[in-house]
Order: sequence, then C-alpha cells, then structure tokens
Amino acid sequence: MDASSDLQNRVPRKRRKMQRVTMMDVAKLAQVSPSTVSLYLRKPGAVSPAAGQEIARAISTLGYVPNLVAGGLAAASSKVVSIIVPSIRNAFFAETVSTIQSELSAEGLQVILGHSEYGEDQEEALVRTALSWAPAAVVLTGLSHNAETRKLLQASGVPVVEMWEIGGKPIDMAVGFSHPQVGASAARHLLSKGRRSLAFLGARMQEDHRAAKRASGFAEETKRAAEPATCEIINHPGAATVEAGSLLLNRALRQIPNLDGIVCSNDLIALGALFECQRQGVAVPERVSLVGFGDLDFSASCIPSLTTIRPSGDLIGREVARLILASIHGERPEGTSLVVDTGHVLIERRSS
Amino acid sequence: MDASSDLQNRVPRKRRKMQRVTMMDVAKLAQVSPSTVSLYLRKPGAVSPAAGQEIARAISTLGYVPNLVAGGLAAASSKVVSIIVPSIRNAFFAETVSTIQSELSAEGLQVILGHSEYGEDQEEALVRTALSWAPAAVVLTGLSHNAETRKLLQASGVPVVEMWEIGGKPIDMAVGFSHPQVGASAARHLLSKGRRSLAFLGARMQEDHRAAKRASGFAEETKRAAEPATCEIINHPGAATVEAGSLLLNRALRQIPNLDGIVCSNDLIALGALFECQRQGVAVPERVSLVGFGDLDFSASCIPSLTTIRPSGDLIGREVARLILASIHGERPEGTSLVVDTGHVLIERRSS
DNA sequence: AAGCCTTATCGTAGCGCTATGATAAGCCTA
DNA sequence: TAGGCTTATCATAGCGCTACGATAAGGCTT
Repeated sequence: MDASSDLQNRVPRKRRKMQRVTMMDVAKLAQVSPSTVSLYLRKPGAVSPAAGQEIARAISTLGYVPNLVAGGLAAASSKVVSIIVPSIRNAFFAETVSTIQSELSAEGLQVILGHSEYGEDQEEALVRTALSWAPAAVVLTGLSHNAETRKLLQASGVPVVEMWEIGGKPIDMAVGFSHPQVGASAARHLLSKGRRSLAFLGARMQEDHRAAKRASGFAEETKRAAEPATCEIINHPGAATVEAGSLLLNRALRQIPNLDGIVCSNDLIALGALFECQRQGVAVPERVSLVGFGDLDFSASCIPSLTTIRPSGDLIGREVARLILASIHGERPEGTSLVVDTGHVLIERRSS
Repeated sequence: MDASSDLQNRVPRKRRKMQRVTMMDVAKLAQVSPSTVSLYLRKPGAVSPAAGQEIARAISTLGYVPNLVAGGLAAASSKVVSIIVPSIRNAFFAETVSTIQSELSAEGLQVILGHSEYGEDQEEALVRTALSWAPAAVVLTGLSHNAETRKLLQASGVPVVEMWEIGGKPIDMAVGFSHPQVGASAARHLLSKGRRSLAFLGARMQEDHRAAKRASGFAEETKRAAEPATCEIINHPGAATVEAGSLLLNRALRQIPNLDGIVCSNDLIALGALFECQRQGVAVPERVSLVGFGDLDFSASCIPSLTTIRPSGDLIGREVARLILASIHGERPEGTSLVVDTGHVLIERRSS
C-alpha cells in the first residue's frame, strides 16, 4: 500500500489508561443514560425516585467516585475555592480558613490553599495558578495587591473576596474590619486609663500592611487626645512571635522613660511583652497597661489576663463563605461591590 | 423532510462559553502547533530555542493562563496533593502543611486542604472527594483510619503518606515518630529528676489517638521504673487549649495529693497548667516538674521556660514532600512501604 | 379525542489539554 | 549519495463529564 492510503486508514491509537469506574459504567448498570446519572448527581430531585434508587444502587455496587476534574472541565468552572493567606501558621488565618472550609464543604466546594508569606509578587503567582483551576471563587487577604493581581482577577470574572480588611476599594467583595479603627480603640482605652506615654509594638510592619495601619490609627488617635500624650511605634523586622514581644518590650523600656501604656500588634507579641515585664519587674497593669490584638487561646488565661481586641476570624470566615455561596448561586446584587464590616470588640481584662 | 433525516442533519449546538485564551490561540500566534506549545510548557528544553521564544512571546502578549483542569483530565492525574489533617487550627499541623505546601509549590503542585475534626467517617468523606480530583498524592494524619478509607486509597493507586505517626502498618508511606516513645521519654525525664507521683494531662483522648498513645507510653515507662512510682492519666473531653490545661491541673492537684511531676499532652495545656500553678501558689519546678509537648512559640519564653518535647513538624513536612516528589517521579523502590522516623527531642528548660 | 403543557429522560458535542505515534528535517557515516 | 539515526514538530484521539436541545411520556383542558 502507498503512503497516502496509509494516512487515511490509520490504526486506532492505544488508549493510555483506563480509569476505574466511570459514569458510563454506572449508567449501564442502572439502565439509564449517562445524562441521567449526571443529573441525579447534581440535582437528585430532578430524576424519578425509581431511577434515583437504581442509580444509587449502581454507584454503591461499583464504588463509583465521580471525577471532578472532568466535571470541572465540562462545566467550565471547577468546584474549588482558592484561598490565599500570608501564612497558615498564623492562628488568625488558620481559624478563618478552617471556618470557610467547613462552610463550603457542606456545599461540595473544595478549598485550595496558598500562602504568600506577605509578598505581593508571590501572591500574584498564587493568583495565577489559582485561576488556572477555573475556581468558583478566589479569597485573598487584605486589600493591598499589586496591579497585575488586580487586573488578572478582574479579567477573570471569578468572584473575589478580600478578607481581614475593609476601608479601601475592593476588587469585588470584602469582609473584615478597619485596622486604623482597631488602633484608635486601643489608644482611647489606654488614654481613658490615664496613660500618657504610649508605645505600639509591632512586627514585620514593612510587609504586614494591616499591622502598620493599626499602628498609624493608634498614633493618630493619640495625637487627637484631649490631654497631651506621646506615642512611639516600634517595629521588629522579623515574625510576630512571643520572643519578638520580649525584644520589643525591652526596646520600648529603653526608648521611653515614662512608658505607661503599650499596644501590641498581636497577642503573641503581647504575651512576650508580658513575660518580659515579669522578668524585668515591671508591674502590669500597675506601672504599664498592656493591650493586645487577636484574643488568642491564652489571652484570657495568662497572668494577668490580657486586655485585647477581638476581630473574630470566625465571623469573617462565615461571612466570606456566605458571600461566595451567594455569588455562585447568582443571588448577588449585580454591579455593587459588597463590603461587610465585621467590626471589632475590645475585651477589657486585668492587664490594663 | 421526514423525521429520520432530521435526526441525521442536526443543527450544530450553541457552544456554552468561550474561555479567554486557549493554548490554540497561543499556537496560532506563535505559528506552531498546539502540541509544541504544550511540550514547551511541560519541557521547555525539548523545543528549539527559536520556537520557544516565539511561544513565550505569544503567551505573554495574549496573557495566556493554562487551564490545569483540562490538563489534569488529559493527563489522567491532576497536579494537586490533598492533605487531610484533624484541624488546621492546631499549630503543629499548620506548620507541617505550610512546609509541605512550600516544598510542593516549587514543583508546580497545588495543595488541597481538608480537616476531619478527628472523625474517621468525616475523614473517609474527605478522602472520597480528594480522590475525585485524581490527585498526585494524598496525605493523611496518623495511622488510624477506618477500613473503607484504607480500601479506597489502596484501590486508587495514588501515593499516600501518613504523617505524624509511625509504629503501625502504613497504607503506603509514613513519616513521623513514635508517640509511645515520646511518652516514655517524658516519663524517664521526670523519674530522673526524682519525681515519683506523676500525672499525664491530656485532652480529647477518645478521638486523638496519638495523644492517647503518648499517655500510655508514659504510663508504661512509669511502671517499668526502678524506683516505685505512680502515674495517673487525666483526660479533658474538650479541645486541647490553655484553659483545658488550667482545669486539668486543678483536677490533678485534687486527685493526687503528692503530685510532683506532670506531663502535658501538648504545650498549650502545659501553659494553662503553668498559669494555674502560679495562681494556686504551686512552685514550678520546686514542687512539681512540668513537661510539655510541641515546643510551641511561647515555650522557650514563658516563666519558667517550659521543658518540652519537640517533634519537628517542619521536618515531617519536608520528608512528606520528599516522599511525594519521589513517588511522582517514579524514584520509589517498588513494593516496599517507606517509613521515615523523624524522631523527637526532649528540650530541658526551667520547668523541670 | 385532539391539542397543549409539563416532566423525565436521552443523545451527543464539546470543555482545553496531553499522550501517542507519525512525519519531517537534519546530520552522520560509509 | 544513499542509508540510518537523531532530533523537532505535528495531527489527532480521547480524558470523563456536563450542558444543550430534543424526544418521549403522561396529564390536563376543552
């Protein structure tokens, strides 16, 4: 035979890999069409009870596991929600992610996780891969992103929720609270206790813009006070840890002779500061008042118990999930950008 | 025309949704075939430099984002690794997940996260959905799973890593350490300090089998001691929190008159116990020695600093990632189940 | 009983990509 | 210069599912 005929009647290619059980197999066993199986899986109410039972039986006898990848491709949108946080090690974000995850998994959505380590370029890369999953929604942390990230997301048409911060223009939706207001609340609290030489102890504020905003809100409220008061912002370039808190406290003690009020960028730092006060013989709250942020696990139990500001990562998570589900179900008021303020609560305990 | 001819020459269906830019578009612009673009994306070295440049240019002008869902379907295995932990709120797992994620993302793998809340049936459901992603690997926590979970995973042929525990028969691979040995180390340490009335304070040990194993390892080592020593295991049914630690300490003080050595199931509980000792006027380490587990952030800084056992969640994460990558690249010795012991280290500080 | 709705089910064309094997284009070697 | 080997590139058949539109089967009207 000649070459041209060879081109025409080609041998069927070897199939690469037969996967276990497909929807087709289920359909055959249940004596219905694949479409009906698919329909049953997506909207069980739409098929007749008889067919439904037949299909359910077939699924269980065959041990059928639907292939979400194929489904995602066919539906042009996969059942994943991509969440990008600065760090999962951070208890705040862990709580929120955990809550979002719980709420979404009830609706059959998966969570894909990424952490940016507070880098905007790294965040952009994560957004890029997130979008290659054709996700049902993307969740970002904060409102600060580089231009490319915003462009990518806007162009994608995917619902986007920015969480843990409000007070700027969101890409799409936002759930969180105002960080400057948190700083201001802390300042007012200390001022109301008669404290006049204040310090804000923060970590990694070059990158953690939200912490920086709490600091500046704090500083501004101090300036605005009726009685004259001073305020210094002290930053630790490393991570916000208990140890950083100890270091920061010592720096504050050195820099501010009459220091009598301290706000920490989070409760871990506050705990470190508290321990260091104890070591240095600085009485809390007698000589200095201490206010944290986050209301972590230990904050109510430590000695003295820690006055802190609770932002409720849990509530944020629930609201994020709610907005995502509403968007997916098309219940969202078109055109308006949705912003939910979850607020914050100052919890007064013994340290102030 | 009759019905049968109508069946034959049907109108082409409306396409549902055109996606932005496809590989085809890139191929057209770069004047090569789609296969070449695909090849370039997967193995850049395999295409000529000239074609590569052309393709790269096309990708950037069009802003092409590859569709991983389609890729996953075609390749019969998606670039996701599914990690199932009991809880992300737990600092241990957060650390490990974070590390795995970092290591894997360098190889273009995504992490899908699930949390089982210490429920085996919930874990099974998570494994089921995990498998519907045709994942490159599945990571589970611990060696205790229900029969169905094991069956599903074994049948799937997907690489499986069980982490944070060794000492049983893994489904496929395991990375972790022996929990009874951790308990035994803690017991030996307290005994060596002359402590004889010991207690193990744990939380949620009905569900947290690993904590329960640390407790029993502790109890057995105590029995085996040269000098006679007693040991009680006290369990708090709720979560392992600082507050649980306070409650547990009070119960221990009530139940054990001469209590002089305490091991806590984790450092959060130990911190709570430490605070409570301070409140109750129980001198640590003079009257009781205290040993924790986990070496969390605060353990070195608290007062007194906490003797603890470090399991190294970070190392576990790195090893898990290494095994996964080896499996994917087919560098794994066939047939052997791989088990990596990451060990544990007792860090002696002031609390003992 | 004809006509018109519903409702349940089906057939099939892609979704965008990768794997496979084929082909074309060089590049030696004899 | 022919034959044999590498590469580099290509054409195409699915991967398993969902969405679309069509069809069949009843159930009401009038």
